[in-house]
Amino acid sequence: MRKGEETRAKILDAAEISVLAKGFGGTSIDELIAETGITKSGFFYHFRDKNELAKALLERYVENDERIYDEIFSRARELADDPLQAFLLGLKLLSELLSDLPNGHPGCLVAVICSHERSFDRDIQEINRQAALMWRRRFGAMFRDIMRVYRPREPLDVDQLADMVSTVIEGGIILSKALKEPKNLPAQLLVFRTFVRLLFQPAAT
Amino acid sequence: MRKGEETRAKILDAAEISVLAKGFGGTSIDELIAETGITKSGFFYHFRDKNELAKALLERYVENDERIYDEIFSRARELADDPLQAFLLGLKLLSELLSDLPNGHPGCLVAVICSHERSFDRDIQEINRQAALMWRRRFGAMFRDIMRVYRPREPLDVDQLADMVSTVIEGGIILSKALKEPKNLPAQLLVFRTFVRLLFQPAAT
DNA sequence: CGGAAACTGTACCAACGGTAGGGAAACGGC
DNA sequence: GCCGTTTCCCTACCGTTGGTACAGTTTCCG
Repeated sequence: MRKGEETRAKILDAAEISVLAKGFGGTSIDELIAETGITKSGFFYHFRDKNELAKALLERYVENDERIYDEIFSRARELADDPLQAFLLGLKLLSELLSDLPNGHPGCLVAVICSHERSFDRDIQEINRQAALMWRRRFGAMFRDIMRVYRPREPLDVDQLADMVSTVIEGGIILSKALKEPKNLPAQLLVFRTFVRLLFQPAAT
Repeated sequence: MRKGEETRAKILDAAEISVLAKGFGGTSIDELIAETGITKSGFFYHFRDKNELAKALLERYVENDERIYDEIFSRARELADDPLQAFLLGLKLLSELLSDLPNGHPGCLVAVICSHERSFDRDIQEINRQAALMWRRRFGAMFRDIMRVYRPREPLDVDQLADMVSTVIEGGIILSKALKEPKNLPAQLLVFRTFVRLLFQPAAT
């Protein structure tokens, strides 16, 4: 059972790289088995079909994504007592992390699935939906914490504000890729950070 | 030459719908010729290969996109003298337009191309880049106009601010699709609108 | 009426997703 | 050390798809 998971992981690794670069249709099973050093039968032993591969890929991706957010924002929470400062710091840490990726963000699987909508079954689309909802809950909780201390200058729906974090990240990934400017994504995050600061901090200067 | 363009347009229409729903890999030529009522030879008479189809599709999409932005923001400009008010109105008009789409935004081809990056040649990626740069120029010009009248409360790079419009739209499209909440995109646009208002308007009650 | 444009028809090819089934190492538990 | 399960490999096959080649035909327009 140990060896099997190892091979499975190797397939998923190769698949993730290829899917993020070429989309699902552009990723061939032959290519994956060549990369992994496995046979076709071996591949279909692990995954019934391409749809199952996609599902496993997305599940792993989302878990990893959550882990990264957990780390960054719990770290930020440790460093700053104030919820607003913690959130702003978290955004900065995230921006820096994204800035350090030499080739820019490799792409978001959730977005890839969205742009292939009708190619996948409901299972996968539901995982995707749950991922977006988890983002909403995560950032929504942070904004609620902030609002217990600060009063927004403009009344904004918390969920919509929370969604804005995901929106900026997903949109930033796309724009970075379209423009071929990897630094665009971290920059956009910092612009959003400025907006959030502006929204909650009382007038200064 | 008239009839040819008509057929070409029919192919592109069918292709656009399919590509936005299933991605490029998920769109088969057989499917397109069935929809169009044409033969395979007929298809390849119009497009050398799938890559050329993608190119024509993207070019048409970007042109149409530009036209819509032209209409909305020139209309907004007519209705409001002030550049800030014109921009805010434009965002609202755009949000309403997106809100009126019964099934939500069908998806952005620029984003689809980005998530298929390595599947296309440099031509297409360059068109994509130019499209994003045109957005930057368009909204950048608006923000420059605004800044001639208003002083932003926080110093922000104009290009990054301009990119934020595209970021929110692209990200909003993805989130709307992932969440299966078509109203999310127009809502996100309005959140961004609030941020812009907050950024430029002097403190009020 | 003629020539170009806009196709159709047929035949073919390689790559790909997927299926079927028979085997064979490798590992773990007893 | 034996046994069964897991984890694969091998071979052969199928339908679909993107794409090629090319000859023939219809349609349009000047």
